[in-house]
Amino acid sequence: MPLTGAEKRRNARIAQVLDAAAHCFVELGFHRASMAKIAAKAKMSPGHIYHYFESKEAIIAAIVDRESARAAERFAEFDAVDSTELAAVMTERAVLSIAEKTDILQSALNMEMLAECQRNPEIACIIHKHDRYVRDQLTHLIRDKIGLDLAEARTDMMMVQFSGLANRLLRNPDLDLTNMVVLMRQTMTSILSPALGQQAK
Amino acid sequence: MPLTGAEKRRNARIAQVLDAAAHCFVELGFHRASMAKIAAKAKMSPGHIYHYFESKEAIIAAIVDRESARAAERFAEFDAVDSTELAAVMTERAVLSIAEKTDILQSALNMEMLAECQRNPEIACIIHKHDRYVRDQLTHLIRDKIGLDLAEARTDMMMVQFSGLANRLLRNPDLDLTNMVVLMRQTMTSILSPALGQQAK
DNA sequence: TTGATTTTAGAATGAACGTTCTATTTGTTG
DNA sequence: CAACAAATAGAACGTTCATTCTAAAATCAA
Repeated sequence: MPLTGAEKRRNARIAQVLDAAAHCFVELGFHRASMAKIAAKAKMSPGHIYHYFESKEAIIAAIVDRESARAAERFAEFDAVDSTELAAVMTERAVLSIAEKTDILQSALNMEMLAECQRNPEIACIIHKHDRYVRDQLTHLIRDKIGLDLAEARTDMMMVQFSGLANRLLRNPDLDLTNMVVLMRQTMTSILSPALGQQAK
Repeated sequence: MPLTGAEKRRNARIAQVLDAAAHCFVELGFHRASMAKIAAKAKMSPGHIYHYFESKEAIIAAIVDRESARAAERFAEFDAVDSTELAAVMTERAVLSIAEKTDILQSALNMEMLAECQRNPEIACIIHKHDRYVRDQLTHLIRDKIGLDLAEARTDMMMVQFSGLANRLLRNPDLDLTNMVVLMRQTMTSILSPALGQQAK
C-alpha cells in the first residue's frame, strides 16, 4: 500500500530528527548531545520530538539501528564479486572506506555504539542482529561460493581486518595507508586461502 | 628521594579515586558516571575529590592515561621473544587477553576512550602518545631484530589484529575462538613473512 | 595540651537536562 | 467558511549534575 501524505510527512520528520541526532552524536557523544541541541539542529521544538520518539534512549536505539543497517548494506555488494577477486576487492573497500572523511567521523559513532553495547542490552541486541546478518552473508559466500572450510572463522577474521583498521586509524591518525594496502591484501588473501596450519610452528 | 607520609597518603587517595572512577566508567560510561557515584565508590565525599582533581574532565584524562599506559606495558614483554616465535606468541596473547573477562570489560572503556578521542583534543593527545610508544617498540623489533622492510606497515597490521579482535568480540559475543586461533596465527605469520606482493593479483 | 594546619564531610548553588504541559498555528474536511 | 484534528512551539517542572562553600574532625608541631 502506498503511504498517505500524512505518513510521508511523518517519516520525513522522523528522518529529520535522526539526521540531526546523528550529527549531534558524532560531535558530542550520546550523553552530551541534549534534546535541545538535537531539536535546534532538526529545526523543531524539543517537545515536538516526543511525538515521534518516546525518549532520548529511543532516538539512540534508532540511530544505532539505522547506522548498523547502513553499514551492513555496504557488505551486500561483495556478493557479486568473483571469488578470485574477493580479497583484492575487500582490501580496496576497507582501505577506501577508511580513507573517506565521512567514515572517520562515522567511526566515532561506531565506538560509542560499541561502548553502549556493553551496558545497554537493547543496544546490544540491535548491534548483534546486524552483525549476524553481515556474518551470515559473508559466511555463505566463503562456504558455498568459494567452497572453503572453517567459513565462520574466516568470516570473523575478515571482519577483524575491517574493524581493526578503523580502530587503528583512530589511535594513529598519521597512519600511512599506502604500504599497508599491500600487507592488507596479502592478509585477506591468506585468510581466504585453502591451505591451513602448515605455517604455524 | 623517598616519599613523605603525607605524599604517600595523597597518592593512595588519588589511586582510590581512579580505581573508583574506572569502575564507574566501565559500568556507566564517562558521562553517566556522576561525581557522587565515584565518590561513594571511593568512600569519600564528592567535594573532597576536588582536592586531588581539578575537574571531572581531569579524572577522565587521568583514567585514559593510566589505562593506556597499562595496555602499552603489556606489549613490552614481546621484546624478549625470539623472532621466530613472535607470531605465535602474539597470537596466543591476543586470543588469551581477549578471552579474559577483565579485558572484555576493559574494552568497553577502550571504546569509550576512542570515541572521546575524536572530540576531545586532550584525550586524543594522551592516546596518540601511548600508541606511538607501543608502535615504536614494535617497529624497532620488526625492523632491527627481525630485519624486515616495511616495518611501520607491518607493525600497524599487527596492531590491527589486536584491536580488530577486541572489536569483533563486542559485536559478536558468541565468537568461537578455537578455530580463529589457527587463522590468526597464520595471519600474524603472513604479516611477519619477508615475501611480499606475489600473492596479490 | 594548645594552637595551627591539613583533611574530610556534607550541605548549598546554580546550571543543564529530559520530559511534560499548555497554548497556538496549520491543515483538512464537511 | 466553520469546525475539528493534527502539528508545532515554547515555557514550565522536577531532577540531576559538577562544583563550591562552610564547618567539623583529624593530625601535627611546640
